[in-house]
Amino acid sequence: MDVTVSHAEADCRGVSEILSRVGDKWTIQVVVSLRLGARRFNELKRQVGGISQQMLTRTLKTLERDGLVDRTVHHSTPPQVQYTLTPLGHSLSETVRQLAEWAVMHRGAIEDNRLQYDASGKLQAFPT
Amino acid sequence: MDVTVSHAEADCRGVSEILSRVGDKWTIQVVVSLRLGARRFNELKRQVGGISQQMLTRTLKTLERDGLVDRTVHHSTPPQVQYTLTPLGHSLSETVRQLAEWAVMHRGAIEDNRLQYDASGKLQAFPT
DNA sequence: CGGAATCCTGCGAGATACTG
DNA sequence: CAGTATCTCGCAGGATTCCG
Repeated sequence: MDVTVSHAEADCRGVSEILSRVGDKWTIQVVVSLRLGARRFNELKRQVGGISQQMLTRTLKTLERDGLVDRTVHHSTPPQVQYTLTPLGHSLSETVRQLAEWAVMHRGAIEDNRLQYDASGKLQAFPT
Repeated sequence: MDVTVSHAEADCRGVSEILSRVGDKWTIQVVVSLRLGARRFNELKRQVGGISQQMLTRTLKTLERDGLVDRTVHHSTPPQVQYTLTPLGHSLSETVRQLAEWAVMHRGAIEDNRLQYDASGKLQAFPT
């Protein structure tokens, strides 16, 4: 591996990986939910809405593995498991918030563009 | 502004959508490549590396549809098609760059966490 | 050269049922 | 309550071939 390559390329792959991780269907919503405070499993499940427990488990495990969330088990009856963001997770959520702002700000423009594009005779060129 | 916490949920969906769009396997790399200037189809294909022409076509079409890139056809021989970022596309690329910086900065930490996690006896808990 | 059309495959992800 | 285990299906995405 040659370190001399313009690291823009190498960086790009790293970024893509992070974006893929963060850009999957549920990660963001879980992180956003956790930003507001610690949650338990079913609390998250309810708050995220639409997620299956399978995917919630996977998402949380991945996040835990990456050191973005913390998992704490309380051996009570009934058993409780608390999830919280780690500092690293918080810093990510901050960064994501900026992208979120961009999204909120330009969402309308994007939708307008789509309508125009679809109306300009390229309808069949875009199978939704 | 966004004093009311309630619409955070609606925003979240919008953000998820943007993130999904931007977080797919190729979009970012194409955008990053276009940040440096206009490109032609096969130029992009070479520069991105590993992308099939199918996916490049799709990615570009989606980006064009969203108003993030501009497509200009020059009817010469051989025909040339130039792709450039629109202002909207540039503004997105700026925002993404910040996420990119986060990624580059914390990539190491994340990988460390993974190694630790995998080494802490939960190996089989993580198939991949 | 810049695509479009077609075929094929693996993985993301939902539903359901079972366990501790 | 907090998961794990299967089964299934859709679709992102690769390879290949054809077209203007």
